[in-house]
Amino acid sequence: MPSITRRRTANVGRPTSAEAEILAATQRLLINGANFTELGVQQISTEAGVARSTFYSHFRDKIDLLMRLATELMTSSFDVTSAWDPSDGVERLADAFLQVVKVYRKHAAVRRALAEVATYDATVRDFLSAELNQFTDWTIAVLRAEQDAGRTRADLDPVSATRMIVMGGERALVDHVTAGDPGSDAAFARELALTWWYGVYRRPADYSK
Amino acid sequence: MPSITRRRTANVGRPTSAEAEILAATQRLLINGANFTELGVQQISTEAGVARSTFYSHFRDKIDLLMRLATELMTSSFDVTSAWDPSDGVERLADAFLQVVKVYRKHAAVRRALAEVATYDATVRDFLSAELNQFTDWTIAVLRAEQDAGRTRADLDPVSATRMIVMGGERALVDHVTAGDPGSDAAFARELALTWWYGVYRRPADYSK
DNA sequence: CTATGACCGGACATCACGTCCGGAAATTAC
DNA sequence: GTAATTTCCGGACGTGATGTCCGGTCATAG
Repeated sequence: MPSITRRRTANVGRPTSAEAEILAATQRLLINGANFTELGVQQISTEAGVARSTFYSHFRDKIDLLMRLATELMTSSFDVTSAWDPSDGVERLADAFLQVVKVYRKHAAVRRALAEVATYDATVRDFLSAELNQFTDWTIAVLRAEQDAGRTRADLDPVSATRMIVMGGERALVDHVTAGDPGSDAAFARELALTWWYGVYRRPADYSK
Repeated sequence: MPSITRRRTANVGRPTSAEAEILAATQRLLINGANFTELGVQQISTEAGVARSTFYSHFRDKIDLLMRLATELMTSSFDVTSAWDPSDGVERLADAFLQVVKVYRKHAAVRRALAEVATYDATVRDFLSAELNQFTDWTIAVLRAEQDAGRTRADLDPVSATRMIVMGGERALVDHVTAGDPGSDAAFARELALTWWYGVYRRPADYSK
């Protein structure tokens, strides 16, 4: 339940010092390898050099904090990807993915926290699905269009293929920026693009056994 | 301290009634859509028709319970997949995947719980990675062998490709059995197999732009 | 009949959450 | 400079879940 007692009326200009401190402290803790679930409000407050009660005058709860963190990285990866069109070819797709990898890597800690909390919290789950659904819908549409144009096999199942592509791709991405070497970003983006391209968009016409 | 003079034959055979009751109750709750994290020991005990203290005389904590549940589904999906060899072709790969889909679907609830808890608990995470690592290691080895034999492109990056394949595949699988229609199991398995096959194993030799 | 082991039903201590206040300190208004 | 307002501190509460412990009941194996 949100506290209504302390209303912040006029802080129009800058975010409160304590609030920014808390956001930063949380990121620091996450980057240091802490996992969000077992991160206590007391810990965060201490790290931020702020009283625990102050935390609650800025955030309803930990989820609220996480969502605040999340909106800060809403540099939509969707835009960069959906700008791509099959007629651009594989290499351009790899370029687009490389950009996405960079974005993910920059916000890896918060990404990880989001994926973590999404498994048991509806709010965060909905936030993430909304983000992924953009990709899903777009991908299905593109695949259907390619099928209609006869450039993608007609017997391909757009829904299953998209599930593999979007869900699987996102997971591989998170795994890559979590465990993979930054030096291999380009190689990874390229593999991702090639797998999509030849596995889905331009799967060969003859299934010779 | 168990008595040595006394034979405990009656207990040796079947698990204690209460223990089995708890395991079953937990599965029931999970299948009904509850998520493991916000499932209380009291809830589980009540559902099992057992005292809360009895829970603790059988399980150290909730994680212990989950791990017990997990080992029951250790019908290794690895065996069925690793039996496949690239020389068997795509269709056989699709068959193997279909079996895996069925296994996942059967234990979907526990699977979901495992994926959920793995994000914040080290024990469960290690359990799952150990399972996935089998696939990862095996897949990398197979890819390298195929490259050496000249049947898979030499410029393919086995590590990145495997990340996409294994991590992505697992996620797509979980997503499919969670949200997908059982009737589309075969279609999904086939898409998965075809994407792997043409996206990775038999990616075309000419990258014409 | 007796001892044993499984289970019940509470009582505890502990801990994190979220709420609420009173007062200090800093900022803004007058 | 003083007064009013906002922000933060520090701590007290109530709540609800965890994990531990223990006395007591009951069925059963010896």
